[in-house]
Amino acid sequence: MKDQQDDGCENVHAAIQDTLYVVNGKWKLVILSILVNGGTRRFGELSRESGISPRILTKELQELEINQLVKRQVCNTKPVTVEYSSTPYAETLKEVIDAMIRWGRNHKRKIRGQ
Amino acid sequence: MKDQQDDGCENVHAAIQDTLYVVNGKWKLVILSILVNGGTRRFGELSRESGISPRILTKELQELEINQLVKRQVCNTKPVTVEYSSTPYAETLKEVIDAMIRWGRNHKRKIRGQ
DNA sequence: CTGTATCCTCGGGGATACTG
DNA sequence: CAGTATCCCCGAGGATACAG
Repeated sequence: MKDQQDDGCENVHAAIQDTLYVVNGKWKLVILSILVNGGTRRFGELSRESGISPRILTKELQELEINQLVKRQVCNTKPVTVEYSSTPYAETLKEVIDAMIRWGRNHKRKIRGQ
Repeated sequence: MKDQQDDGCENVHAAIQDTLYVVNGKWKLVILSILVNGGTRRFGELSRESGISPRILTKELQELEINQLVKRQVCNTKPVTVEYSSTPYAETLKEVIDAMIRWGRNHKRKIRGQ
């Protein structure tokens, strides 16, 4: 049974790259941070809050949906509305997201103070 | 004292983006994971282990050095050699790196099993 | 061995206008 | 309101060859 921990080093790269592949680009982690930490949002809300243009936002959300990280819910309202929320699986990314939030904040304090 | 937790949501995006800005691209986190978890490496070793071409590797390492995440050490050997290692500041990224490694592994297991 | 120099490709990502 | 359709641009990143 060496499968379990023979990674002195090798598949570490692969693991990182697998993660990067799923949350690639400038926006996916931003979107996920909103949904995971802030709850459900409508399409327009996400667009305004994040500053992502509709075209890109659609694309990012579709990719996230494919990877089962967001759920798309269409509502029967007069002008149709759509709600996006994070899935349980996205919660497993919270560790990554929160670590990045913490580091980003700390980093900003650091570069400001030097 | 609202500075501490008035981020109902807003600067969360900024924090994520700050982090993404520093570790942008396909390679920086891979390189850091090698140096942080695996210790000092020579230029050629990094290139071979990661599969990054010289030109890109140089660029990435320089950017990481600018952000004080790696240290470059030139050695007085016959054909000059250079050693790269992670800085103490890079250790603060370990939390992010390890979270991504864990998630990547878990994710691979998940997609394989479905 | 550690880089630089050149060249090239490809697609991420933005702007804007339009549709159901 | 929630997307699509077009158009466009720039730069990340790869290949290869060369230099100190």
